[in-house]
Amino acid sequence: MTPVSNEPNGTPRLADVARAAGVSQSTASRVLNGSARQVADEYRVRVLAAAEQVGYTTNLAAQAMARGHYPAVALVVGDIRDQFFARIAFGAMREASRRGYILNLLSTEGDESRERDLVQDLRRQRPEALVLARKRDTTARAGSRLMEQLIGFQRESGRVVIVGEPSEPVLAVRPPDFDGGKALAGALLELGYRDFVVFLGDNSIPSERDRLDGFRVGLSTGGVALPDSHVYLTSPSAAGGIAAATDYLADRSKAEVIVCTEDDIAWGAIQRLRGSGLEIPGDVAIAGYGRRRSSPLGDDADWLTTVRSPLEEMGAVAVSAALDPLASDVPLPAPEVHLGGSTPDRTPPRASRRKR
Amino acid sequence: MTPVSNEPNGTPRLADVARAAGVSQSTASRVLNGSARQVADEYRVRVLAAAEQVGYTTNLAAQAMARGHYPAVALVVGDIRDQFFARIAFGAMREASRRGYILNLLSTEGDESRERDLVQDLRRQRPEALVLARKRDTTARAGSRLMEQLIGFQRESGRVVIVGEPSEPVLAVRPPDFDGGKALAGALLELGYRDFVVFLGDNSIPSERDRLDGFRVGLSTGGVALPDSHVYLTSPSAAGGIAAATDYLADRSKAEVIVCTEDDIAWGAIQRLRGSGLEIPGDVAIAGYGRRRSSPLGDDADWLTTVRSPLEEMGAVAVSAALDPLASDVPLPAPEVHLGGSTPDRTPPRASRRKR
DNA sequence: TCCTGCCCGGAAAGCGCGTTCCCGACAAGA
DNA sequence: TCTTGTCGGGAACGCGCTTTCCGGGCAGGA
Repeated sequence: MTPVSNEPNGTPRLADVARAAGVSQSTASRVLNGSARQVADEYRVRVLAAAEQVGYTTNLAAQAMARGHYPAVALVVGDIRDQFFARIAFGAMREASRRGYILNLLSTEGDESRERDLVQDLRRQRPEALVLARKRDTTARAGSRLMEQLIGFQRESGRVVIVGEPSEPVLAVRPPDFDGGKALAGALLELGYRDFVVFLGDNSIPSERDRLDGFRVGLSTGGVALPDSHVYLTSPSAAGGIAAATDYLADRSKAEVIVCTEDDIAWGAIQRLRGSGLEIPGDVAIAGYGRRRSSPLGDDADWLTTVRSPLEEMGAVAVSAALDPLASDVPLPAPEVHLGGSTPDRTPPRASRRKR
Repeated sequence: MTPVSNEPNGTPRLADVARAAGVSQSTASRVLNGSARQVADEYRVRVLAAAEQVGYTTNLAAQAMARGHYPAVALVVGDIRDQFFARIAFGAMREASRRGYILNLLSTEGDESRERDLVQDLRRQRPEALVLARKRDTTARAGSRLMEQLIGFQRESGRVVIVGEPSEPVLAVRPPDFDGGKALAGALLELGYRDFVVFLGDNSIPSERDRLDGFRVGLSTGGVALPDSHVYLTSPSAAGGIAAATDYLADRSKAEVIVCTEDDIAWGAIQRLRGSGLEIPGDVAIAGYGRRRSSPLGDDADWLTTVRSPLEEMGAVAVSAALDPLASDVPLPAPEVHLGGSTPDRTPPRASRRKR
């Protein structure tokens, strides 16, 4: 006896569709969930019509059990209210849905020690892949409880990808901050700048360090050095920019351009410097990093020279890497340097200059 | 014959735990998933130890199928990169995980017409509840395709809650913007302000209108009217604040306090007004709405008088309402007016004043 | 004409787990 | 001692779907 339909209140099941179409359940399944087998057109249309009529939707849990895997990828982020994570999540979601996958998002709510519990929880869903996005590399060390979970997960079902600092046994997508810093240095050198000051957001965040390191390397390629005394350590926010700018003014420092490792720092600094009567970029040029979507000061968002952090792409690439066992190397787009009015061309208008 | 263990590579199953513990599968299940039945301590510890040892994690899909429901709630938001949605999602996630539920987050990526497809997709997961967060009330009208999906979902499995404008057959959690506006009016009146100007962010967003309407009602309670000419329509951003402030200056308007329907508007306006030499709050006081976590200008974030939008609470409340069939009425916390230095007390320091 | 393949529908066996049903063991009451 | 009641353990079934496996029909070749 075939199961009884729950039509009155329950969700229609595959058996209901089959009965309505007058075919077997296997035929209905083959039509509705693309099997390797062919089904005659006559039956096919009957099944589709019946499915439409009874309002059938696949039960993913049942399908997962039968197939042995759940078409989902889990993403663990620090705090979804943070733009950094939100944009990674956005890209990851986009890529997951493009591939027909579900994206399960979990937030540690700032408490990174919760990562392990979240991962353990997530494993119950048997997702095919797991992506961990983090700003710091505090806990994912070999031997840690978190790493145990990751390895366990990796052994069982799927792959693990970390967005951030690499940690041996698992794949990682690193933000191209080093390259971004280097590219920014190159661009500024080409514009004719030779005297730099850096407002560094945070010494303990790898991304921030990478930006500075890359910048230094980029400068040295052009034969320019950046003494430590030209690096102002502050915090990655507008307030940090104000503080650094205050120090800068107190030092009576003089630079051609201030390079900030975060756009927010730049906006804060701009405000502080302008408040002190400095003209920007007249008295000092400025550049940021991050490419926020709008200026908090209401300026034209494109005015600030900055390096675009490909956060959304990183999320997408992480999902791809986690889902495609092929991709061992992660082809992240090269950071894009956006030159705006905040760093005008200092080179004299000679014929030797490139176009524009 | 009991199923064979996949120990070498597969995920350990309940049967593996049972065998390792030397008990039956049902006993193991009762221990690991709190059944009504009791299990002797001796067996209980054996099962728990075995589970730990083999690294067992419940297979949620299998459990869902056996139990008949999946402990998940789905959340559809506009764009997760938007703070508005991110904070709702944050609160929803917190509440869901507090209840042991999974939160499935989907973003329409700004294209609200995708909502219907997303909902249809989500239904395959058979979540117990569905929360829809939206800024506008564009498509969820009776008879729309989206509403069809919602009703269908509601009939089958769970409840639907909309965060935003109510739409007949489904429950809604409305942001307390009206009350917030009213409360702000009351607070400003009590501080002694009588002459107001409003910078309105967007005419077509219900929240913005509600804030204005509530503010008007609050003023009228104190016998103060707000003529239409005192309302500057602009856009909900710092740039909008700059534009509105520019209009305000051009009009040679004079108000005791400028009330903005978004904090970002306020920050933009502050910058523009300061740029014109006005002192704030000396020449004009200012208040916002939204309570961002930090000032983009680097000021003390608490300096700006504003009304806190309980976005996280809204997300949490929506999840609660969707999960608890009891809660027909949604007890949202009353909006909290934060008074900062941007709106100093104008009343003379008489004895009649309240404390502080 | 008969046989060999191939194609395609249908029946049935799981996927991993919760749950019901039944049995056995044991304690308490008569 | 017998009965009744209580409670833990084991076997079997079902959740909704996929996936063999089986068998019938039909085309093409000998």
